[in-house]
Order: sequence, then C-alpha cells, then structure tokens
Amino acid sequence: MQKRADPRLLDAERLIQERLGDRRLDFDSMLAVSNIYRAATAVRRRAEKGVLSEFGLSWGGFTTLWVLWVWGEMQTADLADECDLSKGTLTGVVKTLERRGFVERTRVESDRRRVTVSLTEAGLDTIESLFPRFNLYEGEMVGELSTAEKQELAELLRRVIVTADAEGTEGAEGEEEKVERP
Amino acid sequence: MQKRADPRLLDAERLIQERLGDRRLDFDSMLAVSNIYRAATAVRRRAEKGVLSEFGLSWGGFTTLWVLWVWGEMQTADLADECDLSKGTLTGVVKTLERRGFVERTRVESDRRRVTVSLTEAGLDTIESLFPRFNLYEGEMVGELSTAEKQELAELLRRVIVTADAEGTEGAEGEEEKVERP
DNA sequence: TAATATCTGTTTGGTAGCAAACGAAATCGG
DNA sequence: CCGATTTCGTTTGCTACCAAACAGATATTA
Repeated sequence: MQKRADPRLLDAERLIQERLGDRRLDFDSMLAVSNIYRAATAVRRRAEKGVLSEFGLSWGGFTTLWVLWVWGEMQTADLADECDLSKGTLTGVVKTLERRGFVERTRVESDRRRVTVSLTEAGLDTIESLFPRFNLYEGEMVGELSTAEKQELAELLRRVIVTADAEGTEGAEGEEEKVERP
Repeated sequence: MQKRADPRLLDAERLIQERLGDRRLDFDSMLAVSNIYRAATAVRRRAEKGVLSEFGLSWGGFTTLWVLWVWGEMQTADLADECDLSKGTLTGVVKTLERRGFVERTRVESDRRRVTVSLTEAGLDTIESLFPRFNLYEGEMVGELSTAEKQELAELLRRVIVTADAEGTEGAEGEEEKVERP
C-alpha cells in the first residue's frame, strides 16, 4: 500500500542514483536501516524531554535503574552487559546516578577488585513511580500500531539485532561463537 | 510463530510484574520500543567498527557527508535539520569533518550571519567510494529479512517516527503544525 | 537613523559513549 | 612462597549530543 509514496524520498532516490552512476542501490535496506536509527533517536529524545526529564534521568540512567530494579544488586561487569554499555561508560553512568542519590556502590569483601551496585531507597521509590509512566509513554510511541504489528515490529528488529550483534565481520554461516581472530 | 519463546524474556516479564504488583504492564509496547533502541545501537556500533572506522568517520559524520553529497552545498541550519541534529551539535560535527579535510565552510557574502558547508574534493572521493560499501553493509544488517519484510519494517518504523516527532505532549489529533505554546 | 527585535552560527557546561591505558587485586606456575 | 599473568573497575582522551547563553549581522519600527 503506497510504499514510497513520499515524493521527498523519490527525489532522494533519484538523486542518489545519479550520484552512484550505474552502481546498484539497495534502497529497501537503506530505508529500513535509516528508519531504525531515526526511530530510536526520536523515541529517545521524546522520552528524555518528557517523562525522564522530570526525574533528572537520561535514557542510559533510566535503563540502569530499571535493570537494577528488575534483577537486583549486580556487579559492575554484569550490569554493563545487561545495560548494553561498555564498562567504561557504565562507570560514568553509575557515578552520575550515585551523585543523584539513586544508587550506591559496595566493594565486595571476598574479592576486593569487584564492586556491586544497588538501588538506594530513593532510587527504588523513583523507579517504582517512574516505570509505570515510562511504560505508558512506550505505549504512546507505538500507539499507531496494532498489537500484532507491535509484535511483528519487535520480531523483525530482533532478527536485525541478532545479525548486527554477530561476531564475524562478514560471517559466512553466522554461527561462530566468539572465536578469537589473530 | 513462537513469539516470546525466549525464557529470558518470560523471566523478565514475571519479575517486572512482581515489582509492579497489580499495575498493568504493556509488554508488547515495551518490547517494541526497547528493540528499536537496541537495534539502532547494534547497527550503529557495527557500522562504526566496520566500514566507517576505515575512513575515520562517526555515524553523524557519515550522515553529514552523505547529505551534502546528495543535496549539495547547504547552509548550516538546513544541514542540521536534514541530519536530524541540533545546530550546536552540527557545529561540532562539521568542525571535525573540516579538520579531517572532508568539508569546508564558506561565509555567505549577501548575509554575513550565514555559513554554507560543502564537500571538498577529498570529501567527495571519500563518500563516493564509501557509500556503495555502506549500502552493502546496510544490506547485511537486514539480510535476514525478505524484501517485503524490509519494507514492512520501514513502514512500521515510519509510523513510530511520525508519532514520536509530533509536537504535542499528548497530541489529541496529532496534526498541529509547529504551533507555538506560551 | 537610532533603538530594538530577530535571526544565525558558535560557545559553554553538562552527560553519554567508546577504546585503550592503567593500577590494584587475585590467581597461576614453578 | 614469589614472580608472571589474568581479571577487575577506573581513568584518560576523544567524539558526539543537547539546551541555553551568547555575539554578530540583519530587520523592523519609531
């Protein structure tokens, strides 16, 4: 149903094709990928300007709080993993959350290299009153989609995530399990 | 077809529901939104570590180069708009691209507040050899999807983008054209 | 034309994000 | 035990990103 009906896109497609000369252009893939990125930016921006700003939280800060709420006290490395952040970035995010009084760090006695992060009372109160509102906001963001479409969208994206997260640079079969390459 | 088959997700859903008590959880929306974000992160990371790193470009830098290539010399404000960046951010991105020798700034004589940005020879060479490779990479990212699925994904995301970009905080009809609110 | 308002890009101050270097702590090999 | 290696989290240096304050140029209007 009227895919590519936007004349702006047709314009762009024609212009790109001109620039490319006779090289092939995979327009469908281009549009899919760029829309993933634009949607993420729009959704994040809207969240940070709306719900999250009232609590002084960024997207990453919220995610971290949420993970701690759902899974409980965690070690830094696991937390970084669960939040999909590098450990260096996580140190910064936790530092900010700590300054705001939402979380606290505890050095592990049995292995003093390790540090665990947990919610403070204030952090718990915050996420408990914030999450329901955040979930409502999520509902608004995909409010134009039916339930089936939401599930379809999530599933299509899941397949993209799996591909993008795969280790290999060109991944022939795509089932290499973290093989080290010299 | 086996939606929510991931036991990890069922676990999470149960845990969240426990934390929420008897408040309602819109799991479908949550999953859709969080997958949008995770897919964007994965896709961006993969691009920056792969194709883009060879050219010393970030995602934003690439986008800017691409826009200039397709649409030609542009004024800063329009460029920021087209790249979906704030004007302040664009200043920084252009500064980096300038340092790398990809673009150049020109002050407009007829209105000396304005500045236009255009590709240098090196910038043109770069985007011309980079884009085909980037487009291949885009194809890989959505390589598990059929053409119809790519179009379906793009269309679903387009609807999310429209919703998230809408001005109003709760936007009754959602057709307000940038109305100023006091 | 002179005061004022508006528009343009830049700067500033803050957070986020990554990779790589780092230092402290634990573990392993002899 | 003791030196070497590995495993932690943090720090560092860089880029990106935003909002808000800013300064210079242009428009407006009295």
